[in-house]
Amino acid sequence: MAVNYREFQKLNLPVIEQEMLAKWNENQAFEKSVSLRNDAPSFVFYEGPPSANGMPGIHHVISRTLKDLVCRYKTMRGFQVSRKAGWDTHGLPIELGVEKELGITKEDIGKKISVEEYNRKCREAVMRYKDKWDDITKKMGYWVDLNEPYITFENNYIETLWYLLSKMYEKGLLYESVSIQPYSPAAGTGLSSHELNQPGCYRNVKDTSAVAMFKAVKDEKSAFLFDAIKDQNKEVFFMAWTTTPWTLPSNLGLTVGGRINYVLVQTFNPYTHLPVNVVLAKDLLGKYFKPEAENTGFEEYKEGDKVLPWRILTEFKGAQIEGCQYEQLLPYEANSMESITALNPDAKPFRVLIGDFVTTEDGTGIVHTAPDFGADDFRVGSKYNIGGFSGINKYGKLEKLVLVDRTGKFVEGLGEFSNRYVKNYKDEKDYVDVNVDISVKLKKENRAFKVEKYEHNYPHCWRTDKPVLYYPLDAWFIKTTALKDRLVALNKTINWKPKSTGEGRFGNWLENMVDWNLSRSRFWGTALPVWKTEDGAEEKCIGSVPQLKEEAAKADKALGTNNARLMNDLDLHKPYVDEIVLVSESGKPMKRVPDLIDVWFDSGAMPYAQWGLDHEKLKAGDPMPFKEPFSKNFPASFIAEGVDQTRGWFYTLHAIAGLLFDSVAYQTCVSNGLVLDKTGNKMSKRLGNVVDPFKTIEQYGADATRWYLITNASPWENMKFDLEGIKEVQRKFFGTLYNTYQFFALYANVDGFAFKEAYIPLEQRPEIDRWILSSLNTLVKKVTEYMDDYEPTQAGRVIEEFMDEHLSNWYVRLCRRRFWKGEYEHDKICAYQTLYECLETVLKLMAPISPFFSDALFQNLNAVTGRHKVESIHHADFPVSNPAAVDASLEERMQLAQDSSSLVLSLRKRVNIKVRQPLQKVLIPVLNKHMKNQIELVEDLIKSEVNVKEIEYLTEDNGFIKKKIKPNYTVLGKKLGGKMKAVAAALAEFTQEDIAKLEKDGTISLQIDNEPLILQTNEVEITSEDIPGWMVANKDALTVALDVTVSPELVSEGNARELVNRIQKIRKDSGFELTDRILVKVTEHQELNQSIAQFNNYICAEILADKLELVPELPDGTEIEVNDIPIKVFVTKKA
RNA sequence: UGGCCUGUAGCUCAAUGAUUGGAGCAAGUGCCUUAUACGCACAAGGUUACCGGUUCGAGCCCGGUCAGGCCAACCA
Repeated sequence: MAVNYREFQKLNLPVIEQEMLAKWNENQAFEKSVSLRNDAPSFVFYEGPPSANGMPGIHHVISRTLKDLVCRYKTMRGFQVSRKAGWDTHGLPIELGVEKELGITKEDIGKKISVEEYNRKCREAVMRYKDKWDDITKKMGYWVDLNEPYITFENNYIETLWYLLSKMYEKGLLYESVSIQPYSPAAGTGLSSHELNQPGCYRNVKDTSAVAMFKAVKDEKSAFLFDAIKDQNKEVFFMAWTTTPWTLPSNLGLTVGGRINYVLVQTFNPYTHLPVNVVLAKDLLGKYFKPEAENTGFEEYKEGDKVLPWRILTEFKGAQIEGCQYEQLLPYEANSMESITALNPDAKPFRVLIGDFVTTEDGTGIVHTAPDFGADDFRVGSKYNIGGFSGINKYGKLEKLVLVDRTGKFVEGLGEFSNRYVKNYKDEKDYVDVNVDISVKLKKENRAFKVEKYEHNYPHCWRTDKPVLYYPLDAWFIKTTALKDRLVALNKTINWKPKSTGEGRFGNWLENMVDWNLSRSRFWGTALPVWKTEDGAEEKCIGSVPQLKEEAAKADKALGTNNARLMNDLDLHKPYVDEIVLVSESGKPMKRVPDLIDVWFDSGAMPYAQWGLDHEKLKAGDPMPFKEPFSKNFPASFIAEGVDQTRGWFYTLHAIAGLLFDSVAYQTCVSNGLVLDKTGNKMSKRLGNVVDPFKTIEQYGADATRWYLITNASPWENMKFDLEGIKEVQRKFFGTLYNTYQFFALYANVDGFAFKEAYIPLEQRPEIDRWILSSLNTLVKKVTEYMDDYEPTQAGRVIEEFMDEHLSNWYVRLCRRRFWKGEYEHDKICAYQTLYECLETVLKLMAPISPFFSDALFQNLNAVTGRHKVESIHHADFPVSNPAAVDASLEERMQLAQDSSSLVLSLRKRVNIKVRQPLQKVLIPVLNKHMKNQIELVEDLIKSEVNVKEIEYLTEDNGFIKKKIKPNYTVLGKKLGGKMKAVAAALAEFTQEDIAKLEKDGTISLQIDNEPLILQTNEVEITSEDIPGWMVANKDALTVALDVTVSPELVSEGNARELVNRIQKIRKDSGFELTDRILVKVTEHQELNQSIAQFNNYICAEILADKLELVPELPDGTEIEVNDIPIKVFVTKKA
């Protein structure tokens, strides 16, 4: 049965895509694309789980296009690529969404609504938009297994997380410590960074600020300071500024910048008027001293003088005072040395430290460091081990003590400040600011240099409107820093696209790594599987459900608890896990610590948790006891997400794999940029500039959208998204492809071409066929290289270029006649086979990027020829470049033909002679034998393309040609360097004889700066000069000249061609079939008669007329103009 | 505030350290067409964000500034 190639009515990508979707669904095309590769090597891909509690946006389409095209490409290259979808289901955004929906706050949870009920709401909310996500996934053509996704809230997922955490615990990588977090004493709760970023949280407030003076201790390190002092007052003070004087009793260090310049200044204390020597940053002298008072007035200075005399005694870098000691500023019982060393005998408080966070923007360039109340302070304090305070807790046990309690007031043991609130947290009417009192005390004691109200931006609790404190809270950490070097080393083995994300952004992040704070004090999330006795002395980390059940049963037996009731329908979430009581080694009850863990641990653990824990393997002691097919799916060959994931998913995947398994989690990581709106703004709901991916795909099709997203800019660049760009892709690329296919189908259906004939060897095909096939194979090679290098943008662009410039606008245009003229024989079959192969190959090349249309056309082609035994292009193999088909010389001369044609056409335009008007001659100066040979081989092509009768070659022999010479800068520059200019000048002086000599001998010797120099042909570029008296145009080494004289004979022929064109238009307007024979009558006209008579045969052949008659009158004829000559024609279809 | 990325025509993007910085889109004019989609040609459009440096030669390399973006922070 002869089956025809399907022809389309018009190009409607969305409709074609819907048909393909239905077909894929029906044939299980995705599942087959995986199962057909069952015995193939794996290419491992991990899907980063999106959160389904928000609508998908266009930016999701770009990263998913990237992921999909790589997976499809690798499948076509013969790998098996299984792709499991996943859902991120825990975390703050979900909780906040639910809180908003229910109109409650965090405080209400457990009061107005039970934790059980609240978590049930979260669980429901999480999958709210799952349908939409599934829908966009399918519509955009993202092939991923949606039927068996991993879901982070499921028990088996959480169990794997517990296993991983317990392994960390065993290795000593999971520990409890304090971290400095925003804390609201008024609300009695820690605040997340999210809460702190609520509008209105940062407010300008006026606080009492103080520059405190810390008295240096003289020792070896500080001796140089003391030596610089000339008079008898041998006291040195470090000046440090604070906007929170209440933190001064907690001071344990002073931090300076190692590279910052500091000075020791002799002056007077403005409050006590005592002579003092103070240290501060040189850049900040102006804040405290007036320039005119330098080096003057020391003798005259008296109490009450506004202007302080000052002089610089010495200058030094911060690094020089590292380790200097000073006297404690406000010593009391609670912050005594005893308190500091009780828990930490090695502590070295009251030292000068070096920190990279110190600036000279404000203050004194010396930072008062109280590790309990600042994250930077805490970090630098830990580094130098400056210690902390301790006291006796309510169990009578010695423990860490913070000098301000959780209600915001000083603890006992701080003298007159004990039990006073550090800010007015209780709205006391007669609240006396303790900060003022501290400042006053310092002033009196000669320990304050400047006390003033200072306005600054400070965070406030969004619920109580009270200032936030930075406060040390207990938290659980993963000790990533312990394996920092290993993580850095592993990162160097990852192939990052672009490189800068891996080396810069990610690499720097690893270099400056801090331990991973896992704790979250929320409700909906993975519970930290650590149980503790009340006194904190014993703890246990649970690593699996069976272990939990065993421990629970043990406790029921030992303590008489009723854990059993929770075990049947076990849910590893709050509040259920919190109700489980375990028993310690010593027989005490243990309760779970209240913390949940960072959701990023959830997603970073997906390589293992997506499969779940294999209890058999676990029992057998397998170090990687995860269910199959885990072993075939670790690590990932490839992942891709937005660059915003660098410190998110990319990091947590890397950290977990590196810490537990000493492996990378992924070998290649592509990070894509942001999608901005067309004016470059970030898309946000607030600005209303978000692009709805559903509408876009519905209107323009997923293929055009995907192609646009990939080819417009490299994935890692931020891209400005503009619907006009999709329209352009649709029109230009898909339109051209569609038309090329339609053209093929039109004639192949007429001739019944079905690729039944044997493949005609290349050497038996015409030059132009060999040329396009050579270009095609070159294209395949390039696309393969780009795809292997994760450069889909470049791949797409070369496909576009081939489709447009080579296949459609050169090959098909030049070969049109071969398809509709003549019998179905050798040349025609060559043309069909060639065009078919080009189409089929291009479709396969583009299939990963635009999977729908390529499959549709492929299936249409394959339905007739059956060349591939596959149901879908996505089951076929990717094309392999055949080097034997590539002929570089042929590609070069075709380029010459294209360039010459383009130049001749530009000349025609300049003199306004249309292409239908034949011209006699083109002159081409040829510089050498090779060039002449090349052009001769494509001479016929050029002649017909530009409608000229002959090409004449100008060589040196016929004396027409004049040559120009100039240096080849690239080659010569490397060799000569500074002599370039002299050589260029010398070449400018070259005569025709010099050039000829160089060409003949291959070398020529010059005198440059009185030194001999040998030049070779490849070190210069020789081009032709304009031809005197002719119209010329040139491009690179190619020059053409056109003979623009139009003889009467040429006019006559031009008229004939013009007439053909008009009649073809009439044929078309009349709706005749391509093969219809016609009869034509034309009215006589003096200027046309001769032409029609002379070219009668030619005209008839072109327009498929059996007869062309000249008649005097044609009342019913159509009026037309042939080169401004009015005539009438009458066309009838032959019966 | 820091780390990273980006800055080229009105717009979207090109340009191994090299001759005169190129395409497409948009706007204008003409041409070609048995594919009606495209294309070709002409003309126009540029202080390559700015300043300095290295180099015989810089859009490209180096330093700084400015602007936009992302991430992390906002601490004295």
